[in-house]
Amino acid sequence: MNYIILDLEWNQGNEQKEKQLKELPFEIIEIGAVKLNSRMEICDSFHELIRPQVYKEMHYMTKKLLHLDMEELQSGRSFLQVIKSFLAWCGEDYMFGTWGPQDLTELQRNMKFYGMEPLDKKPMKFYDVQKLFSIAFEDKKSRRNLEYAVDFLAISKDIPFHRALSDAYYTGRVLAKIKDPQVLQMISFDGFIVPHNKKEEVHIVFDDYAKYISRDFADKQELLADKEVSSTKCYLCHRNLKKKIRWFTPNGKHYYSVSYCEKHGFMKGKIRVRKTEDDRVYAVKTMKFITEEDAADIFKKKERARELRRLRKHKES
DNA sequence: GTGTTTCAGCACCTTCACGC
DNA sequence: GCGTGAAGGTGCTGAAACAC
Repeated sequence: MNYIILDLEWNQGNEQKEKQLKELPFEIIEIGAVKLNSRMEICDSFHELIRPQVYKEMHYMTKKLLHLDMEELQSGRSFLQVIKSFLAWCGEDYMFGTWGPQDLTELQRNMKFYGMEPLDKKPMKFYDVQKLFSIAFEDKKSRRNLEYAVDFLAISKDIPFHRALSDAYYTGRVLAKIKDPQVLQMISFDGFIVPHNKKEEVHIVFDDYAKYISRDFADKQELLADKEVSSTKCYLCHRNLKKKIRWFTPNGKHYYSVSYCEKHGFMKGKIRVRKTEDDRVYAVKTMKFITEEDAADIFKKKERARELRRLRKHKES
């Protein structure tokens, strides 16, 4: 399998002059990509400018960041022509990789705007190299900019940043430096396309955690009432587990639980409630084995949330 | 049954650090 | 300036629990 490491540059409306379109807040103006073979060696590249059809002026922030002007973009082909060439260049057997989580969402939003078929009917797998860099070399949580990662890995900076092809090239070089197979199995899923039925839902088990992406629901109440969403099944022995701490939320967005498996120990559940493009909701649930101390911390978190609510109530009265 | 208290759920906001 | 995601804070509302 090949890896298509992609970077997009986009433009947006200048508030005073051009109103931002809700269906297309960002218009892609440049696409750059490198192809990595199965040994993570760069073997090909793709680069094209795209002639803007929606936003005719460059947003001042974009102008400041990218070294591109509108005149130069007029030499590019239309989005439809470029994307068709790009997808043909990608070939058959590949997986995308990007720096950060946004590029594939914007690519698919632009494709939808121009009436193209989505890249996939379910959430698309990809490498979020920014996340993998953090898992491989840092604290697993922080999000660094691309230049920091390039400096950290002592990759030579022979071309300027903030152009699609150069950023794709550097992202590919960073990915190639990640050798740990445990890190490389940590794939991400793009959230632009959400499963619409049980068959399309995503269930994936990694070495130390399991991930589930639900189908979409009309609202949060319906989502949380679903048995699959609220279940706490051991992903190793597939038994339904009794909850030690029932689902609770400190903020209405994330829900936590702790269950206990007699064979494998304490398991933390986390549900993130996310909105779809059409204002429905879906869940991203992760289950992970934790220590007894971690379980005690989650219990404290629940108690703290309760205490905060109590204090606020007292303050009011 | 009624009034009060407690708690959970939720929307909205802020902050931080990225992306263009 | 607008987008993303994560995490956490604030204030409102309504249900549940409780006392009477």
